[in-house]
Amino acid sequence: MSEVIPLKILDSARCGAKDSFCNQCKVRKRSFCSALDDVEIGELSAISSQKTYHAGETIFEEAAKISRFANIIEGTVKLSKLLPDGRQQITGFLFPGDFVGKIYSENHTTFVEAVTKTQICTFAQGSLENLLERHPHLTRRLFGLSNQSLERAEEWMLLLGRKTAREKIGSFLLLLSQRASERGDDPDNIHLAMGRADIADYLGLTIETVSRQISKLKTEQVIRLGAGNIVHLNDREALQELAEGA
Amino acid sequence: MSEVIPLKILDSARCGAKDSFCNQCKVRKRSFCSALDDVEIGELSAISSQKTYHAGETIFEEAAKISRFANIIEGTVKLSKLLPDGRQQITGFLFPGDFVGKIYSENHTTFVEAVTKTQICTFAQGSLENLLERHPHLTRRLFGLSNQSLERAEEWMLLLGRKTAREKIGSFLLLLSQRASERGDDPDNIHLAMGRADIADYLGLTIETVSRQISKLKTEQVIRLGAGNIVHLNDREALQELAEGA
DNA sequence: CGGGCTCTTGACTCAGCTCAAGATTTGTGG
DNA sequence: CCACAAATCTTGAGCTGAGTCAAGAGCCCG
Repeated sequence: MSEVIPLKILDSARCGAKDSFCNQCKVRKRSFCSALDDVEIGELSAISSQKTYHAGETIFEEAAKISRFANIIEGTVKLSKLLPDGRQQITGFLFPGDFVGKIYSENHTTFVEAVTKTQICTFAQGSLENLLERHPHLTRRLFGLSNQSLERAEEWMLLLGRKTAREKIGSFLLLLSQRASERGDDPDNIHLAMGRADIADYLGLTIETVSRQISKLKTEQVIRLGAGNIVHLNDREALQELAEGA
Repeated sequence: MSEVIPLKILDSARCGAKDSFCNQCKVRKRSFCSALDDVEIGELSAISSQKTYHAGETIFEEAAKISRFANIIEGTVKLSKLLPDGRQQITGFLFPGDFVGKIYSENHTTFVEAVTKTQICTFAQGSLENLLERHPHLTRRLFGLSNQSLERAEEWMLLLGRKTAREKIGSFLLLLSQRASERGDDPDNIHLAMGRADIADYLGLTIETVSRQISKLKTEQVIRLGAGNIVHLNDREALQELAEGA
């Protein structure tokens, strides 16, 4: 979180300028914006604005009317759904470069909340959808991302409905590792930005079960816990087998 | 299933003709094709062809390269994912009017299998994606359907991760009822096209638990089981409360 | 009308939950 | 930099909802 660009600098770099903020954005190459070239990106810059949230702050309310989309620049975000009595299911975690929102939809369908201090780049719904009309390849890119979200959701349904607690923890660690590697981070020393409660709500478990399973993997030397919520994956092979019930 | 149009008639009505098959298609108004007017639909007709599958037949293999998309005309279809040891999770059921396939994706991500005798209308990937370039409103429609799938997946993650067996069965019956009503069928007398095993694999339960919970609802007079796998919803209110844990 | 399904029901087991302490980490003010 | 309160995490003991195993009841369909 120490690398979050202070808001002041962001504000002075507000988009719309020829020399757009986007061109020096640290997630430019990884996010949906990479579908636009250096000239086209100016149009996106022109309709974007940045915002920072503290850990725990709500970014979008569940069922709220969609008015803006967002791109995560820095931080970790969770998407969740609630039952009337307070039971929670986290449907996904988002990381830098990830897109938030459903194109051509009326309403949000999940809570969107900052897990850590988070910096996002937002676009008004109309402006972005208007931009899509003129750039079919951008539409295709966002359609692709939407499909990717669906694939991840399907994979998670398999986990929630059919995997054991041990398999769930294994799968979770591998997912974080894979996503870290996509971002260019070290896949063997992963940072757990979220607490046990969020992990439990993501895996359909209780915090006690999460804690016990992690302790067990530690005892078995499959993982090692370091300072600053770092998990070292000692034995990726073992983790992979365990995640699918071998 | 008695209303399935015999293949012979279908073949003679093959699309491409001015007076397209689509214009007399029984799911025309409900499926993605409704985004096209009576002239435009001719283009879709020209690239479509029909096919029938028997119960249990595979329509698309998991992880297979996408070469065709499909629209369900008649029957019930299941989407599922498997673990190496055979555990199965059904990620969704599809009904007449539903679209199958991920636009702008490389591969399928689930098995697609006929639950009952099923009739589909298929389109070659390239042809349909080509059509999308010329009809942005069709793209928007399919994007909307993709979002709807994602919303349903999120809802199901909440069910799989956080609901009790009783709540799961209640939610399942209400889902079938809602989908039946969208199709213009009676929402209070729903047809269970799938067996207990498929219900169990959809809800993350065992067949015994599914059977016990259904029996319990029957004893409590919330539902009544009729001939031909019909479930009568006697008390929709009770079902609704029970589905969310009231 | 009989063989092979699927579905139901019962008895028992167990993975993961609940409840309850402690231990560790984090944040805060002096 | 330390003390100490609050929050989070770990661990233990016992419980329970759903799973497993097993037997019997319906119900197609030839």
